[in-house]
Amino acid sequence: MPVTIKDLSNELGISRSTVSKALNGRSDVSSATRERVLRAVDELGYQPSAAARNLRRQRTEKLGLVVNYPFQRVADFLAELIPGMAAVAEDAEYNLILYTSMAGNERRIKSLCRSREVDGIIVAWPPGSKETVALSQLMTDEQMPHVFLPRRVSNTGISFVAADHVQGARALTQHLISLGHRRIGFERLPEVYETDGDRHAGYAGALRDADIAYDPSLVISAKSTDPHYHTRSFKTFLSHPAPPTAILFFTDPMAINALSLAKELKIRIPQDLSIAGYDGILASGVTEPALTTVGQAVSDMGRLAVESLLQLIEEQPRTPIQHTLPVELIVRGSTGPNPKG
Amino acid sequence: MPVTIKDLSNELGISRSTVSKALNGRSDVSSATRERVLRAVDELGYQPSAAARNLRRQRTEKLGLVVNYPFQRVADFLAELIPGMAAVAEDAEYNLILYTSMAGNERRIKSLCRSREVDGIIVAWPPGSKETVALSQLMTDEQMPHVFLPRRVSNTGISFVAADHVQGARALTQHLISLGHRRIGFERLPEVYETDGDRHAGYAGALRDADIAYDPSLVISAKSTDPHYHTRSFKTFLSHPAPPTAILFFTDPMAINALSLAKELKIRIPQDLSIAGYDGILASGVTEPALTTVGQAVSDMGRLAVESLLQLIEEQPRTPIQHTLPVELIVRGSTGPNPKG
DNA sequence: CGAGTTTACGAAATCGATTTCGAAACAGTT
DNA sequence: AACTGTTTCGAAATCGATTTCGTAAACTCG
Repeated sequence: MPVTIKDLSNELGISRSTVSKALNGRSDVSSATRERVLRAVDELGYQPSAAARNLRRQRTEKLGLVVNYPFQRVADFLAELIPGMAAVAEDAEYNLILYTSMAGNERRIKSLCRSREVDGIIVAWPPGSKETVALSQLMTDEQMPHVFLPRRVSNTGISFVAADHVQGARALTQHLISLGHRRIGFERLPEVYETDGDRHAGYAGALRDADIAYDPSLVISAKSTDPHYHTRSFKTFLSHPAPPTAILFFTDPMAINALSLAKELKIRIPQDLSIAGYDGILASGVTEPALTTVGQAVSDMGRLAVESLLQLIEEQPRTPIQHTLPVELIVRGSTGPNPKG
Repeated sequence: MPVTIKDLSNELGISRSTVSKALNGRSDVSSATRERVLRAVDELGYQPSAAARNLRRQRTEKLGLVVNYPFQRVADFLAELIPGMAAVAEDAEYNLILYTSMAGNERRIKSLCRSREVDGIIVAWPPGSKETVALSQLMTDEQMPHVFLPRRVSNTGISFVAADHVQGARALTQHLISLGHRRIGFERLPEVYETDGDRHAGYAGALRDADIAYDPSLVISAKSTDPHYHTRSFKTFLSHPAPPTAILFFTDPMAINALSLAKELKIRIPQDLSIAGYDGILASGVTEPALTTVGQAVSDMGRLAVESLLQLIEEQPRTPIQHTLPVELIVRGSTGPNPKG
């Protein structure tokens, strides 16, 4: 069994209180004893028990990362997200604990809060806005600091870090317009996320700015993220009486799916049709042609989320911390001039 | 502040001991009181304090995932690894704690062991074999159960989960041989890892089986993982007096780098030259052409590592747990028949 | 009915640290 | 010498659970 503070105190003939104080930099310890203690710590290899310390201090210096979504689906993002998060946390002497099996389970989140095994929680990819609000309320009731990622929830006191998708979708649409496209298709997702509304607003806004009429028949809502639906939507676009010359997909995987469908159908990208994705996942850079997309600074979002959470924990501000990060238009080979323009 | 066991005991007029026993399924509690306790737990929303429980039980039901390597470099793997690991752990009521900033720092690992904040440790991507042995010894001294991943360390009492790279490299080389290639280049890495020796052994073994003389000039050792080196190695291969008709790269990123160099140099893959990678990272499937490679069941390795660690923790077997998983040859477009054959 | 056994519970110790508070030792002041 | 103030230390309480052990009450059964 490991060396305890009692062993130290016995060894030195000094009380446990004094040893503890010496190690925690208290002022009521003479520098002579402090040095003796430090030397003994080195010799005996003493390391305080995390459990005992947590119990007494009522904090654990651990942050919970709750992935409230099938992990596999967001694995790409997490691979970018986690290193930054862990680095920031560890710089502040915190660690990350992963919770991946509590999607949609409020009871488990409540237990997590009450067990006090973490000092704060980052909820990644919560389902819809409604659920997000409920989750936030729950954690607030339990006095558990928390940050949502990457979800914007407007008009609430909820802390979050998200990307500015209005701007992103607008920039992407403007890019297509500047290439001469006038009929631009958009496959969106069900409107449970604010994200969907935001991106749609950016798309519509760019059209409006360019005095292009908004054509509802060019906007298709996918019922789910199942690739099957995207394939159908893509074919719907193609069989449109006045088909779009460019299509903007809500996420990169959807666009990549379209790329391979196009290859099968002998549609040349971007000569015959421009295709753009959204999110800037790694795979988007290595397709043929590489995908024009909008890159989120995922790593930055992770860092910022942890910084925000630490601030909530340590400074207990009265107002929520909300960050909306700019996104970056990444122009690559899958978009080109309008063939009919 | 949260509800404690004392609140419960006061509320019910029952001693704390009895409450605790009721909740932990002890037999010396009448079913009547047990039910009263359970009802009160529901009403008051009691959840035991993790810290108090950890202190008393001397275990935390947390597993440490120490990534002993620049996280960014292995992010791809981790994205596949972590979900499986977390799922298995959480099924057993354990959670994963991430430690990403202790590469090469033995002192921090020692502290982690002594603080007892985890019940076991998975060390991912430890540096060389020598360091692996030292790390293992250190943790053994601290009586900390541990598993290495994905590293084979032969002839030791070290527990690990790894892939069978001898078989993988052999299968890959055989594939090239069956396509008629006789001059097969191989860019390997410095020999600090057993992995390198294994893959090289597989490569050499396949040649021997096919009665092809081993030509040392076709084997280049990269000094580091810096892309700069690979570019140079690639050009060395090309300017060889009798250049290889197929090249086997130690990792997918190296092969992908070669793919884009080939494109610049107007070398057609696979018509002019076959290229193969190793590891089966996601990006290898979406290059143009897609990369022939060897896929590791990364997710399975993660699961197995956690299962092994849990077994070490809970059953304390006297012999180490060692798993060497088969790998899978993934034939795609980057390899083709020998143009000169 | 009484001795022995079982059942159900609680008092107290324990895990290993931190923190509060009181007191001893010492220095400085008048 | 008496008083005040500062250092330095330790005894004991505390955090919130679990576990050991002792015991009263209830039960068994010849």
